Amino acid sequence: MPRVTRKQADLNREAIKVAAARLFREKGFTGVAIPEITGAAGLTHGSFYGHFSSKEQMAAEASAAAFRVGFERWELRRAGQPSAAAARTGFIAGYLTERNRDNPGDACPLAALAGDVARLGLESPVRKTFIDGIQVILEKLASVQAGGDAGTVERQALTDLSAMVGALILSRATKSSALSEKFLHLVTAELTRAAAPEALPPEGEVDG
Amino acid sequence: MPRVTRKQADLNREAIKVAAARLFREKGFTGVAIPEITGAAGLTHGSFYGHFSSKEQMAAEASAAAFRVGFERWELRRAGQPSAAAARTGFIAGYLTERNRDNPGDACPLAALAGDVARLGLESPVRKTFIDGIQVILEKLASVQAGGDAGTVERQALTDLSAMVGALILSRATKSSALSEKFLHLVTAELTRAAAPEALPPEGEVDG
DNA sequence: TGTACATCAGTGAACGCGCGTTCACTGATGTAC
DNA sequence: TGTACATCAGTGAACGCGCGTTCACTGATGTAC
Repeated sequence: MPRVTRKQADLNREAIKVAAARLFREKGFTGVAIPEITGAAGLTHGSFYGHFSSKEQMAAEASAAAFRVGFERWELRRAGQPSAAAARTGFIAGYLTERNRDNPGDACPLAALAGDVARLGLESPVRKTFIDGIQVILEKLASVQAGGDAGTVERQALTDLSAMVGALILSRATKSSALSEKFLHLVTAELTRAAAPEALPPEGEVDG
Repeated sequence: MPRVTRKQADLNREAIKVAAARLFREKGFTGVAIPEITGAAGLTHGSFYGHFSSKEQMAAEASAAAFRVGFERWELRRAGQPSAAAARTGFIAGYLTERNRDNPGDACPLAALAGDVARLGLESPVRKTFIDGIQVILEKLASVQAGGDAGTVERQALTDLSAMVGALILSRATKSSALSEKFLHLVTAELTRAAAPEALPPEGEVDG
């Protein structure tokens, strides 16, 4: 039963992209074959190259779609928060959860795929998509920092993102050990801890 | 010219392991084939199963070897530092470098492979090796924290490791963009910044 | 609106290729005497 | 120490398999009249 309506064909293309965005995050770019992706979209593998010129080009589109969904969720979450500080705390706490750890296919593309992207060529369209996505995330994270000059805020946003992505990756890698939950909950606690002056050690007393 | 001396066979086994430890970090566990590994060790692929029962079992051994080298480097670095605080700062600054970013094959197995490990089965010997390695790294990081009770120190060690691994991964993923160096240098600056009370915003003034 | 036909979305067989693993074989090493 | 032979580290062909991609084909869709 070939030749579906133009509208259905557009839906099929979208379904392939959505299935790929999930499967890539679950199994990595090289861990998913095209028959698995098109099959998840209810099609056979032969239809793939009617929609996309190559697996890599589609990976770039699928990644962009995954980022887009994440941004929309961010905005929804942000809109419900009374202050930047509350938004930052809520975002970190909502990011480092068992739910995100256990559902990489529906969670952050960075935690799922940044390690794979690191191995791609510098000219890879997937890498470019990730760079654009990271840029946007950093702006959002900068917008909820407590304050300080632009340089301070940028440093804090870069560090927040690094710690969040690192903690989620390490939480996944250590799953089956008690460490896994520690990466989620104790890193959340540390990042969202209101910096209390009395907790700071006096200068010079420092050593171990 | 088969049948080498027992001593040479041991050296060959070690050479395969060392080559694998480098290649896996460069290309991921599934990105390297056995002929490439044995070839890098000066052997043909057929010799592989005389030394290891499977690719996965060897990946566990190679990973353990990579961790071991990292621990030795840590101890060397630690011995040259006058205080825990100096050791922590030096370790972070030495970790988030262009050199480490550009030589994953000789750098941290976590930054290179934690994303891959996250996808392995819970019973995978590679996962177990990584959990053990992370445990040890966390103890080392805890031993150089400025102070506080055991819980605080553990939180700080988990957060330091998350931020370092996350920043190095993101620095690699964003290479070809100006962001890459920012993940190295600004996260180092933020993590090693002596917490200055005057930099803290007064409670309640917080928003953006 | 109805008809004739060109278009093209999807199918499934096929391509060349590289994968992890196995195995019969080779011949230097290691050992028993 | 010298000889005879068993051992076994390494070789390379071969296995079944799945990969990304191509392509001739099908038949419903879309369009020209």
